[in-house]
Amino acid sequence: MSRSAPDPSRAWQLLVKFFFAQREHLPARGEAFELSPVQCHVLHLIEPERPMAMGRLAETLGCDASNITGLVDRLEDRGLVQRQPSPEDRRIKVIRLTPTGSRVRTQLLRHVTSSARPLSRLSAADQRALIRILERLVDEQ
Amino acid sequence: MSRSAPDPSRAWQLLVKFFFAQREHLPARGEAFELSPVQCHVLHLIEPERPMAMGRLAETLGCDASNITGLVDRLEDRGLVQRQPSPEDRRIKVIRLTPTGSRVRTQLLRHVTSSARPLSRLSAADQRALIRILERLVDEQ
DNA sequence: TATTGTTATACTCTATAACTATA
DNA sequence: TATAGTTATAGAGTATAACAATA
Repeated sequence: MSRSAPDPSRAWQLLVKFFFAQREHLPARGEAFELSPVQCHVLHLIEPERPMAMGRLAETLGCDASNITGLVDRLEDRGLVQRQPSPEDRRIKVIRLTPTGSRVRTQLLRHVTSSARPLSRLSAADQRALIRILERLVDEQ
Repeated sequence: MSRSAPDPSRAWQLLVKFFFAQREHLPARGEAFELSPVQCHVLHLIEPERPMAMGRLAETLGCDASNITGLVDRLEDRGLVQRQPSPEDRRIKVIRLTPTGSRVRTQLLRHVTSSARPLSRLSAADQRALIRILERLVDEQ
């Protein structure tokens, strides 16, 4: 194994390649639930009993706020989430999972486990290392 | 550190979360080049002097073949790639980088390096570990 | 007949800009 | 004035289905 300085761009390229290559198997596609990748991601992000303001959602998704309106519209039409005006600041609307949304979220997370085959092929040590590194990356920003 | 069996779905969740969280910084967005994420990915995938059939591109991107037509149309309109009918099988068209496309690809890869800051924050050992694990994942499918 | 790529269609995601309601 | 969310608009990505050219 090389001990020379690692190349961060190499990791980026691999991450992008892996992510795109796995999209078809990626539970985030949520084909079984007829949900788009972004819709799945939103369902991951909003935990039951922990509603999120629409603006916060835009920040987290890294997209313009105007997109959230349609995104939430579609999720609301399907009965997965609900808009609630914030009592403190009536400009703000928070998004809350409905009981159905909460149930679908649980199924989705369960589905992830059964579809994570390529990751399961890693050794236990590698899986632990990957999780540790990713946790560091996700928390650190 | 826990020694219990690692949870592959945890790694998936983290990967998805990380990927979405980083999209705004992700060079794959290629804002500097006015390229969409998928267009950037195609430019990564097609190496200079190694043209790729449209069908192969659809497979690699994991999308329906009908999308490739428009995708390649837009790249062709911008002078980044060229369609060439295959001499052996005239149903097949291969996509080749133009000199401009090749140049943009190089700039894009260079841009990756300078934007990979969140990954640079990892220790050298973690970076090496991440690259090793990802290489295993990408090759293993 | 089967395969490669295209076209037509419809929907989702995305950004920008102008707008409304609230602070 | 500034902020949160909406609307209008335009363009890109995506899937399905029907099609043409080629094998």
